[in-house]
Amino acid sequence: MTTNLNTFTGEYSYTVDNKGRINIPAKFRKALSADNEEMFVITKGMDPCIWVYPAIIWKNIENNLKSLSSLSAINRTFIRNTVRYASTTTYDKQGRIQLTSNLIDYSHLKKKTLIIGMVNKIEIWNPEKLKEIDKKNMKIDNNAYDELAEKIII
Amino acid sequence: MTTNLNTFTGEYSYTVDNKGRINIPAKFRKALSADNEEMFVITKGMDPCIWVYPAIIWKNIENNLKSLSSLSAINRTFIRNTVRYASTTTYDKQGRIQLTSNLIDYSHLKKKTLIIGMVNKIEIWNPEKLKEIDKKNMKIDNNAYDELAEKIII
DNA sequence: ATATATTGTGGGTAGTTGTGGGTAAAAATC
DNA sequence: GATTTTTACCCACAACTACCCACAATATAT
Repeated sequence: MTTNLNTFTGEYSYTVDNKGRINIPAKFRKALSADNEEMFVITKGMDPCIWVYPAIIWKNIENNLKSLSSLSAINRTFIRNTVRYASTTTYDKQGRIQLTSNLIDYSHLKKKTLIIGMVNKIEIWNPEKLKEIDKKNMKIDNNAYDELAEKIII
Repeated sequence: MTTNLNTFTGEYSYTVDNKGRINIPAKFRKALSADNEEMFVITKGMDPCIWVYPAIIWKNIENNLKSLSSLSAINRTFIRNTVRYASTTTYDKQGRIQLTSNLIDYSHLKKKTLIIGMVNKIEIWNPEKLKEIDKKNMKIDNNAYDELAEKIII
């Protein structure tokens, strides 16, 4: 094994079956470190797609959330919005995870999907939707990229 | 068992029956650690919803409250509003807990409800009410919210 | 090129889960 | 003390889910 654990790259075409299951690419499953115990956490992405985290990465997020006091209304709202659509799933013998209808609706998933490695998480897209968003983002401010350039060397 | 104990995530639709009982999602019951002895504490949330704590987590809160000085008006208010309506319940063979009419009134629960995992506790909502609150929260202090997001979301 | 193993997709079945309701014990009211 | 109301516990059933197997397509090895 050579690649970094819990690190995902590349793009794959997969299908959602009529039970709402989707296969996680074998490469991604192999990239999961053992302490995840074959578990992912799926949740709502910031774009109209599904985010898939390795369980232990998500656990960090949960622990951070636990440190927020519920006395503050902003904290409550933030926790609710973050956690509301999250659920832990194990993949079955065939390597598939079960999606929730909430998330399928939110990301407008039909049969054909695109699974994209996003370094520390995975995104599941309706290809049409992604094309839309891409088009919108072409108009992105170049200044924003310049700002990024100062932080990241590629 | 693999997932974090006493940790709850996700959103589920459930119904309150005409005896005031509501099912706790199987996932949540399984997340309860054994030392809770199948007990939850239900109480008034700070939003118009019901808060459900694992019994041992609630015990911690009680202990923390003991250490709070009653000099502060906020402390007094919080203690009064939260503790006052708290009651311990065990779930029955079907996994349901019995709600009190006080709490049902307070949270405007009708038949259809939304149960939301909030990491270390559970919220029970009237879906309409939640929508209202969500709308109100759109006007929330965005800077504070974004700050949280940057700190916590990966 | 052929054989073998792995991976992706579909579907059936048994067990679990959510919901409604019944009955007996306990509590409250008269 | 008798009657009504409430609570706790039990059973029943429909809907759903997790688990299993099958097979085709792809990749790997011989």
